[in-house]
Amino acid sequence: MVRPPCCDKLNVKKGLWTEEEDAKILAYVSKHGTGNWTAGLRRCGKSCRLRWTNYLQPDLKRESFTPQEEELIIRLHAAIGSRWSLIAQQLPGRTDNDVKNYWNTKLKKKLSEMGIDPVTHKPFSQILADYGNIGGLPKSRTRIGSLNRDVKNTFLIKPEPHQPQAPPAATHGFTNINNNQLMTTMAAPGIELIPENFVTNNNINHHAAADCVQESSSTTTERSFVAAMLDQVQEMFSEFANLLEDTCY
DNA sequence: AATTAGTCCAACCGCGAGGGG
DNA sequence: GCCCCTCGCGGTTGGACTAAT
Repeated sequence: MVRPPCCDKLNVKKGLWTEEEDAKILAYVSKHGTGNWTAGLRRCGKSCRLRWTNYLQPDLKRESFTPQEEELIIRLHAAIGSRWSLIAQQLPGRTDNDVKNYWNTKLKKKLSEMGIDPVTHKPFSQILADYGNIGGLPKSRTRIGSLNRDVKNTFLIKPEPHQPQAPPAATHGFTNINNNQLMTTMAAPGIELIPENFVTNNNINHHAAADCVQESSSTTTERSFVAAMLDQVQEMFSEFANLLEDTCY
């Protein structure tokens, strides 16, 4: 069953915004704040919120991305994947949509031209070499086996001890990056990360929570509780991966 | 000048989380 | 516990604009 579009029943306006509509939004926000997007406008509330957050907010930057911002986006993407809202929080005046668009239109292409895979952040040569190794594995299990490995690795990435370089890309699934590690590995010369943006009560999504767990918990008890829960989840995924492996073989 | 191809970004869509009744 | 609604997120699309032919 496909969920109907949220605004079908309201017969509201869609498409590009006019100056008049922008003015109405601004007036509405100045009067009522941003807490409720459902009243007072002929647009879908969702659309109003998007227009405000991506375009009308007063502190948004309009100029193009600086090299420092660019580098920070690349580093953060390598660490946490396409969690644009989290990345955007490190770039004052930029929205998740800005960052996402910039990544999709410029940075992906730029990295590819540099011979770096924008998904894994590894050099293409290394990826080809890896595939060569996989292809060299014996017999027919190869493909499924590598898939299973991928599944396992996705869920069970552990930080390499005594390795200061950035952690591996983990677009999907869990990583064990905590806030300090992120701050350490991502900080580039001339770039200052904004720690509180990783750890506010209301902006952590479930993935970010995993990344930020050690710093977001205010007491040792809370930290160990959440860490224990994460261990359990990882154990579950480990068992799942083993089960999958057994099933496929 | 007209047409085509490529780029960019604003806006939409579908989904999950969370809160209230 | 269930349903409905809103919010926030990431992925995708539409179309305006520009460059190339």
